[in-house]
Amino acid sequence: MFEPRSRAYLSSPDAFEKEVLAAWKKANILQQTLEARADAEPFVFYEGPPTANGRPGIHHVLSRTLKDSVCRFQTMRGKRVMRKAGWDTHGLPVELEVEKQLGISGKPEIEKHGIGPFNEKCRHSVFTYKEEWEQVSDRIGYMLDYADPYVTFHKDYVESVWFLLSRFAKNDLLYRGSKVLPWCGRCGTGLSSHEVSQGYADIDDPSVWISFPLQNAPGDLAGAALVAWTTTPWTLPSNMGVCVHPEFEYAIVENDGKRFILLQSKAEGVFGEGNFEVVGTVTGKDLAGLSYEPLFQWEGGTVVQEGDKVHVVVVDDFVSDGDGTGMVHMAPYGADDFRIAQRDGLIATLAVGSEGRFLVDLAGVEAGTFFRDANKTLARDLKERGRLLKINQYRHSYPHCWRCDTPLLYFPSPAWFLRTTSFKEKMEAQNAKVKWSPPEIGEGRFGEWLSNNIDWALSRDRYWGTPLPVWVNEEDPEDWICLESYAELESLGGEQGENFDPHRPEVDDITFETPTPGKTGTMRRVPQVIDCWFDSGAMPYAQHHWPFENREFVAEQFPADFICEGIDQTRGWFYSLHAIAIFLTQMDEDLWKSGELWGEPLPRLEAGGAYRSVMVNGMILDKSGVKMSKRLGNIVNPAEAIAEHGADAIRWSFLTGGAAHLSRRYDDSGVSEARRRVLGTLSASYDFFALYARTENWDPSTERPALGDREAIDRWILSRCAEAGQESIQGWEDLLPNNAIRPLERFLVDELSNWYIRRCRRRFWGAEGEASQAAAFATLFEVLHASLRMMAPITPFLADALWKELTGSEESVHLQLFPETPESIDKPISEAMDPILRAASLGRAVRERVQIRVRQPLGKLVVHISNEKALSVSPRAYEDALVQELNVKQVEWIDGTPDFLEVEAKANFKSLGKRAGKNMKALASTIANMDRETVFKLQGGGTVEVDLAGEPFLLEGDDILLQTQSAEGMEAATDGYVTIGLVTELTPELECEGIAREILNRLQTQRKETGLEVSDRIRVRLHGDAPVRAAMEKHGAWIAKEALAPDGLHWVEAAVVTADGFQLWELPGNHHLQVALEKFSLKNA
RNA sequence: GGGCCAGUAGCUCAGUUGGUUAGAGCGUCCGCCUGAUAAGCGGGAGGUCAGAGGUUCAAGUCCUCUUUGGCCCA
Repeated sequence: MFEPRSRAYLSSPDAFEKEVLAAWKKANILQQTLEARADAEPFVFYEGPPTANGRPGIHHVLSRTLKDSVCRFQTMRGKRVMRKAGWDTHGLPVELEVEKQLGISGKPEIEKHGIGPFNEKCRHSVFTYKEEWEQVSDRIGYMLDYADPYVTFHKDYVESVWFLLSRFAKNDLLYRGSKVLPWCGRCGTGLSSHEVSQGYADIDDPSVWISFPLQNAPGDLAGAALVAWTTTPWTLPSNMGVCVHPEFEYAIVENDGKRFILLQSKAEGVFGEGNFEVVGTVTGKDLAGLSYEPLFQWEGGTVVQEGDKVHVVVVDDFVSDGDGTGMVHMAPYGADDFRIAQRDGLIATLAVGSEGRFLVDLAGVEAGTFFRDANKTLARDLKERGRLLKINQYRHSYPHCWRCDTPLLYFPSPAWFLRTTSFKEKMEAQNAKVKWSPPEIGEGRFGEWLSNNIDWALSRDRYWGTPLPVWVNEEDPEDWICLESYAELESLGGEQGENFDPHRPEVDDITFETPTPGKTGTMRRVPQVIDCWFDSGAMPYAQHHWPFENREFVAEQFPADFICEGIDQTRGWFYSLHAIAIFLTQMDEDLWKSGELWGEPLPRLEAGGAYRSVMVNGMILDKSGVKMSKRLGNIVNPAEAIAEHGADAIRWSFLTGGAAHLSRRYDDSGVSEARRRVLGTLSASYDFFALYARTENWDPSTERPALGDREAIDRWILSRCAEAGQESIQGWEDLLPNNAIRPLERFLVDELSNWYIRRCRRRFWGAEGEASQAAAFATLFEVLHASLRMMAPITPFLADALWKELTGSEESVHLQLFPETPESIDKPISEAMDPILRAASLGRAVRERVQIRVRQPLGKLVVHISNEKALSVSPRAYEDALVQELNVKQVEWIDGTPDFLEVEAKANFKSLGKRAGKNMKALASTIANMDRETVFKLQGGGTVEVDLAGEPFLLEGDDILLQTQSAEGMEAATDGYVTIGLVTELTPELECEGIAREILNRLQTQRKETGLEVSDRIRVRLHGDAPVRAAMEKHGAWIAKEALAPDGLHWVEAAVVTADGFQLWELPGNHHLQVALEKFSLKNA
């Protein structure tokens, strides 16, 4: 108990914290908090599963620190906070990593290698970095249960995901459609966006302007033709519509006797300058629904989208006015095109098939022609038929297959979708109830994304993922079923081998006869796996194998009170959690109707979303504001940073370094600053307490003086401590860590250490009497007791280590309650200290200006506080603090506004602005020019009527702000409502006392240099000039007492000082002093 | 190309509902203190609040545009 710790902490935070960590491990601290709060109200936290496929970076330290500090805070509020770890283990990143390991790449090579061995490799690869993740998380104090994590590839987890998907299917919200994907016709495979980005190359394509003559168009539009532009003529045979922007104004122009429609700004580029005449305009939306003459006549092809119309004008605001004509030719080979076709029911027919070759003979192009090779033939044909208005070469960057260099096409492939658009409004409504920190992410980024919601393209044509539990009848593609469990699979006759694993390829081999009455045929699973975002969004249920197990428990732990991830998760985890929860709890009425499932009770999950509040954190950039990347080599390794600074310093600087959601720069020097300035100060404050508690044998169990019996400054620091605590609670509850921590920093550094302890030091060694000492000990103990608990969520290591020393208890600070003592708040007491702090600062500034060091006592300090009457507690209670801080003999408090003070009145814009309105400026100058008497009258509580633009205007005391400017006859300074004057005249007495203080200073310095302890008694011999001698004679007793020289000071003659052991000191004013000192003992006394 | 966010001192960041001295820490210069001492404290200098326009008696704060950077999506 009361061992000093700051030296150990500051010199080696890493070793210091590891010791704390070991104690936590030994005591199983997480378990302890849960047991201690077994019956407490739960605070539900969901851990977003990291991909264990890459190393943890410093940005992960940020979000883990945020999560941890909020959870620790809530635990200290008495809540039960479960913290189950989780791992996101499926998906493309894992596959890519394994491809790298195997030295293969792309789907054909994976299949050649074998899906089984490949997936086996994925399963193991996932945990390559698991240990590193756990170590870093553990080391930063992220309290999480790693013993029993949820893992998205585990059989139970997958089964829960299947169950959820089956619920979508049972509500008719799972459907098969097409999705346009980057596709290599030669390799016959889709490519991931990651692969596409590797293969961009410049390529020349024909750039063609095509006309689409309208049919049966009314008015000005009769006989006119739309003009569209494309660089992919091979898609023209598959044209299904022309898209215009609903808001654009299109020009109707005449050229060579024919009418065309396009953006006016684009007409010159097509027809040439002066070759056309604008004859009218039409708005995009007025063109909607018109039909036009098809470009080509042909039969066959593959219909990929059934519909009721084709070759019509549709509208959408994806159309831009950049390249082209403001009109877009639409074919099924484009993602936007396909989306609109689905929305508007256009028939989509492919002329080019999945191998990149034409499927039919048309317009001189033979079936089997490679898609790009048809461009010229098609262009010639169109030109001959007058449908091609212009052709250019166009060089642009185009994606190629990175494996075989073949230009890619975008190709519609079969895909499975969740009809999320059917509950878009519910998602938006629920989102409005979620507390977002910061709010603008929820309203803006996430809200925007929800309002533009499109159906969730769920399937992935990949290997390592949760297999889509959809089995299709080989004989009838419309006969399909989405399974809800392994049991159902088995009951249908799908045989599962021993140690069944639901992954590909094992699951692909399981077939059964169709259960549909009246149908025959073998049911075979579709080849796809699902988007791994669905996996992670399923975690509230799947982490506990719901609804197969833990139905009650999940109902209690749903929804989350709090989640916290990076801003990049907006459209990832935040969305998948939200969408699944809203479907499950608000759309799936059938599931909840009976209150049972499979004959067992099914407690209802609260209808709503998956989370009540979200804290979003920004990215971490390097110290120059550049994103960290392997390529640039500017990645900060968390382990190294922690080894250097310790986790607490990093946690502190992350939690305070700017608003959590903004991207911020990682600054190494900022971290060491936090360590020194804040954590160093806190530990030094504790050390100070511990040092004197030990030497004075102070015991926390002795009765402590009542609050009313303590000094004003004690009540002040206790009040401030309680205020800081209340602000901190508010900040944490608002999910604004900055607001929680800034008041603490101010309190600990400025108020506790730099003012309270500094001003009260003497009290601790009893220099101000026993009562004062007892009050000081009690106060500082109580303040530290609260402060360490307030710091515990932020810097869990240091707080716990100091807590155990302070309390002498083995019980961790993390099992305590957060201090909440609003009853100790005394606003008037807190406010009354402010003018004192200002006066002290002004006094130091004046001393600096007049070059009189603080050691030199001065006669008088004059203080004027212009709003003193408004303070219900007089700052005069703190007079002692000023006397000591500024080393003056006397403080004179000035009432009213005496003549020697110059005052200036200023308008209070805040109170006058609304009343004065336009005349505010005139009023301000009237007030500035008011004479002293008027000002005093107002200040004394009276009212004054002034003339304002010819109208009388009534002023009250609150309408002016008084500033004192300077004082005559002394060195003065002003800060707002506080003015001080310092009488700088040095009387012989003051000079003498100044010398005495210089002597004491030299004695103490020499004591330290000699290697003596601060509490060692010393024997002093000294010699000096006449003023030194005078000072010694007058103040010798005082010096001896302060310097702990029990037998006084021994004056020696000049002759003696030539001997060894005397040190020569120069004092200000050309005085000199020679001192010899040694440890005092009875022998040499 | 679209959506969202940000740009305040040399650096990292605060800045409440618009209100007249725009703050803090670090760095820098100068100084102080010494019974927290391999610490600590203070003072000074340093800002046309990214740029332009607008609303208002009053704009770092509200609106519009431009510009730079970040995140996500095409």
